[in-house]
Amino acid sequence: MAPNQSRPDSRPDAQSASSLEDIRAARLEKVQQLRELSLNPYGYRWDTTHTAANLQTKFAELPKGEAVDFEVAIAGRILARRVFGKLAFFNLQDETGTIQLYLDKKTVQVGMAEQDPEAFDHLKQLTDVGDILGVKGTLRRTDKGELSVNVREYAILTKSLLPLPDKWHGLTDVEKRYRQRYIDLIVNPEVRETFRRRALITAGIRRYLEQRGFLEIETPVLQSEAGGAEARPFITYHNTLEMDLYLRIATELHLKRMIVGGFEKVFEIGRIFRNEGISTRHNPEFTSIEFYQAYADYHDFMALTEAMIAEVAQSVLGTQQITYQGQSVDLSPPWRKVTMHDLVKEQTGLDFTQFETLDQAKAAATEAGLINLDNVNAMGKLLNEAFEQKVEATLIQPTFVIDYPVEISPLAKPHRSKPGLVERFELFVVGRETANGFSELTDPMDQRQRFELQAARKAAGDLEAHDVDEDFLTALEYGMPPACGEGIGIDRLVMLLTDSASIRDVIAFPLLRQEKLESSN
RNA sequence: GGGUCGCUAGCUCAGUGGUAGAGCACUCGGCUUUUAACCGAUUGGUCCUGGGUUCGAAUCCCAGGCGACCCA
Repeated sequence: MAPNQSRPDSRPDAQSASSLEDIRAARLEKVQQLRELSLNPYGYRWDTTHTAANLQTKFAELPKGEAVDFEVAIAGRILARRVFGKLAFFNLQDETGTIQLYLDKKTVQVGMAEQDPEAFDHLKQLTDVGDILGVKGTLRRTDKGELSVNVREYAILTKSLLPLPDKWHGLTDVEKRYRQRYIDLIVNPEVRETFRRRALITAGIRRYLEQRGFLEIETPVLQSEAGGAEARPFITYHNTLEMDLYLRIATELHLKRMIVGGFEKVFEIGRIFRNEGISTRHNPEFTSIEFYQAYADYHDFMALTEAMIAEVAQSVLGTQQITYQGQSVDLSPPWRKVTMHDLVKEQTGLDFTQFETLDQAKAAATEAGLINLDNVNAMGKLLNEAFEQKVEATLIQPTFVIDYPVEISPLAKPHRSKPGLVERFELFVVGRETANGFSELTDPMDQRQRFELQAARKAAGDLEAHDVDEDFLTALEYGMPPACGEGIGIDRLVMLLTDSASIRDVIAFPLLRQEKLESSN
């Protein structure tokens, strides 16, 4: 006769339960059992002495089969359970890594209680993969060579109700990974590493600039008119002011107001919002850093940029030789510096200094294989088209492209020696624009003309063009010192330094379309 | 916006017109050195949604949803 189960809460001939609802119900039952044992399934705190990683390092030399009488306390999530009759092994994961728990029926006890003969059985019956556990014990390396905490005391700090993905295959469904990033982070260590590096990269940039006297400024996200870039803004509404407001598409114009006000080195790391398409390189909200320095020009900022990015790569990755999607990239300065004209000539044979008329240039460009030129209405834009169509993708190693046409650079200062061009650079790495900087336009009359060209395009229906920012012009009329400014796309830099193919892999919670609600039609 | 591909158990995936499956997870039993533990038994389904064709649809057709990749 089968031993009679005397526990009042045991369900006779328990229904096997494996649908999500059944699993959840079974775990809620365990929550109740824990409460009946006066064990809080949602604890308050746990003092730890170590992390998994520093124990692994500290006791790397401990020989197989040996134990040390060294008391430790750790906490983390149960990732795997291997339970025997009177012995169990758990894998516990904390932020730093994993360590094995050695759970012997003879030594395990719950909480601070006196020796509890049922402690081990409770552990077997009431814990699941996914639970968060606090343990105290000593260290040993098992006969099979795994460093383990020989647990004397444990507490279930959080009872998990939902099952984690398959322990071997993990979570690979990309949609689920993005929608429920917390699961992705629990089961995919490389995802945790990406976001850890992202934090280190922004911290490294901030430290680099602060060490050089730059001051971090916070400028408005909500603006009555979005400017500083060519992009469609998001529109929102302020109830008591009864007015439309725009989410910023750049931080440029406000940071330059700070330069007018007398700050000489400023920066802002912050979220930018652009109401445009979503792709592997575009998310509607993304992070930029813009920084500005009075009395500097674009040569100064190219030097700053290569030094800063190389230093950040060195400190975060430990090297300046990186691999992005199979391509080797050398980030060690100095980086190649070449004019847009020279690059276009190099790739297409077109010499834009030789053309007399736009029609003549277009004909030559078409001959060289450029397409979709119908709407191109200025020589500078044609040059830029040639650059985008034929050159960009070839710039794998870090390259400063310099001296842009004024037509596509409405906020940059005219080149001191090349008519029709401005003192602007863009940084390209692995074929992608990663930074954009220029000697800032400080002539208020010139700036007004450039704004008015924008306003005319907006009036003609260009959704990415913007109105004249009168207050910014007023600021320039008070006088802005010569200055250089630059913006870097943090997300793209993080992609580069974490070898991520999609921007969604470096944004913890990328924007996705809402999942379909209850079927309504 | 266009094209291609995908959507089946909690997870990873088979199943291409004839009774919806496997591994892992879950539940139960056994087990004091495991680490994808093992052995045995059980359980678990809105086959993305709606419509159509058919005696019969996860499968074929149409429309839609969500996602991935490529292109513009």
